[in-house]
Parts: sequence; C-alpha cells; structure tokens
Amino acid sequence: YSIAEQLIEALEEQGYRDTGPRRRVVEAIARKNRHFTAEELWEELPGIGRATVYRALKLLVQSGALCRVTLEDGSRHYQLSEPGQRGHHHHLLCIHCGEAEELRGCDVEGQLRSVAAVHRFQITGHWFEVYGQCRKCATGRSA
Amino acid sequence: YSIAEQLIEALEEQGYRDTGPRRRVVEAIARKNRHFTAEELWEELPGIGRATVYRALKLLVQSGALCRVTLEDGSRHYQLSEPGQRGHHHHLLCIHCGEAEELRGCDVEGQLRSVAAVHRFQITGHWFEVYGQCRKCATGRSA
DNA sequence: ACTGGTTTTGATACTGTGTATCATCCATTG
DNA sequence: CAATGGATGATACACAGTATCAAAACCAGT
Repeated sequence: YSIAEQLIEALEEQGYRDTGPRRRVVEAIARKNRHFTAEELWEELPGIGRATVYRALKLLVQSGALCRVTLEDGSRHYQLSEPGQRGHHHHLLCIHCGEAEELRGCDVEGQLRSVAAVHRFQITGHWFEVYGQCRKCATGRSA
Repeated sequence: YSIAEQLIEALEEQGYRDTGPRRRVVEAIARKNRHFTAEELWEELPGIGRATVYRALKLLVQSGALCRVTLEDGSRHYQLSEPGQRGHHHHLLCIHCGEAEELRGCDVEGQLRSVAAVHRFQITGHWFEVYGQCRKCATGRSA
C-alpha cells in the first residue's frame, strides 16, 4: 500500500489522528523523490498552516519514517526513510540531484566500539552523513 | 605562545588584520574550555557588534582553528581545534560537561572508500560527530 | 602629516528554521 | 447532542546567522 498510508500509520502508531490537513501533508511528502526543506513543502500546501506542516514533520521524524538530514552547507532537509528502515541509519546524499541512498555495509558502530575503548568514552549516539555524487550524476558529468 | 595568538595568526595567514575587536573575540574564545555558541560568546563581549563576532567565528572556522560542531539536539556550537590539528577531524562530545575530545584511531575514511565502491557513489565529503559521556563524567555518575 | 583607497566595524534589517501561544475547530465518546 | 481533548492556523517569538551600509580605522605612497 501507498507511502502516504504508511506515513499515516506511523502517526497513528504514536496515537495521533488521521486528519485532513495531516493527510495532505503526508501526501505531499509521499510525492517527493528527493530530500526537501520544510518551507518548500509548506509552499506546496496552500491553506495549510506553517505550524501544522512543521508539527507533522516533527512527528514523522520521531516515528522514524522521515529523517532529518543536514547538508554540507548546514541547511536542514527532510528525507523519507526507505520502507522498513525505521531505525538509525546513515545516508549517501548526492549534492547534485538530491537523491539519498541509505548507507549499508558500513560498520561505523563496530569501529566506534573500539574507539570508545581507547578513549574510555561512553558513546551514546552519533551522527554521520556522507556527501558526494551518485552514480547517475557522476557518469553524466564525466561523459 | 598563547592560544589567542595562534588564532590571530590563523587570521593573518588568511590575510586578515589583527584589530582590537578581533583580538577581544579571540581572547574570549581562548578562555573557553568547552564548546560554546556564538550568542554566548557575544554576550561576553559588551561593545562588540554581533556581526563582528559572527564574522570572526566564520573566519576562524575557515582557517580550521575552530570547528563548528552540531549537538544531538541540532544546536550549533563552536569548538577550539586542538593545536596542530587543523585538518578534517571528528569529535567525541561529552553531553554532560561539554568537553570535546578529538577522535583518533577511527578509520572512517577507509571504510567510506570501500562503501563508495559498493554503492558506486563518488564521495566528496562527510560529517561525523559522536556523543556520549567522557571518562570523568561516566565515572562520576556511576560512583 | 595628508590623501586616497581598502578593511573593518557596528547598527540595523532581513532570512531561514523552527517553537510557543492561543482561540477556534472538529472528532470521538458518553 | 453536549463535553472533552486533540488538531489547526494565525501570530508572535526565538535562535542562528547573513546582507547592507555608513562610519571609523588602517595602510601606503607622497
């Protein structure tokens, strides 16, 4: 079933209602195929209050269905998590097309455990983003 | 010689002058023993314009003498780089005392190279912060 | 020391990214 | 169908800067 419905479900799991404005917000998010800013999203939703959009984003980030990603310039964007991938994960963010792949096969956690031992530092969290060019953009530009 | 002078030097290397207000800003930074926000710093500097403080911070970050670190809640702080450590590096940020150690012995770059190959993604940059409790805070709290 | 040009400064306004407040609306339940 | 409490949207506010611009400081050449 649709991405929008999965998002609505993520909200309902947390005890929030399926309302008209929220549905319009998640439908707009579901249509996105790249990361986006909150303001961008709001502009696509005439009649919906800015606070409502920000509130929905916050709840979806809490649920894990949406990720907040920070670009290299520090600007904050939102990115739909891949279905099923609700937990902590990292992104490969293409700086040209805005596509975000989820990073797999990178054992950052394992490395961290050993580093923690050396520094005697009790790690409770971390944050990791990778920037570059996706395959399509890299080949398009070199050709 | 003093931290303040090293900072001034970092500015001069980039062709910026050693002026009165800038000197007061770097002296305030040099006194800091934990990460701080721009606003915090400004409040300690009556008579200095907000823009001047932000400008100095920006130049010092450019020079590498200062790092911009993002906390878990997304708030942005500044952190003096350890002397000699001007290039790209990562931090272990203590969420209790605000101490920041620089992360050594973590081969994130190496891991990234192999991940890049798998994803066929051309990596141009990355961003990594680690949060937790430093040794002092961890032992103090468990004791 | 004076002149002209360049930097730097600080005041102010503005932008972006939210959060807080609050009256109103609406949906569910009893 | 009224009560109750969550949701909404307008608005104001907060925080982290950036842009603008006139005034001040500074430096080089004479």
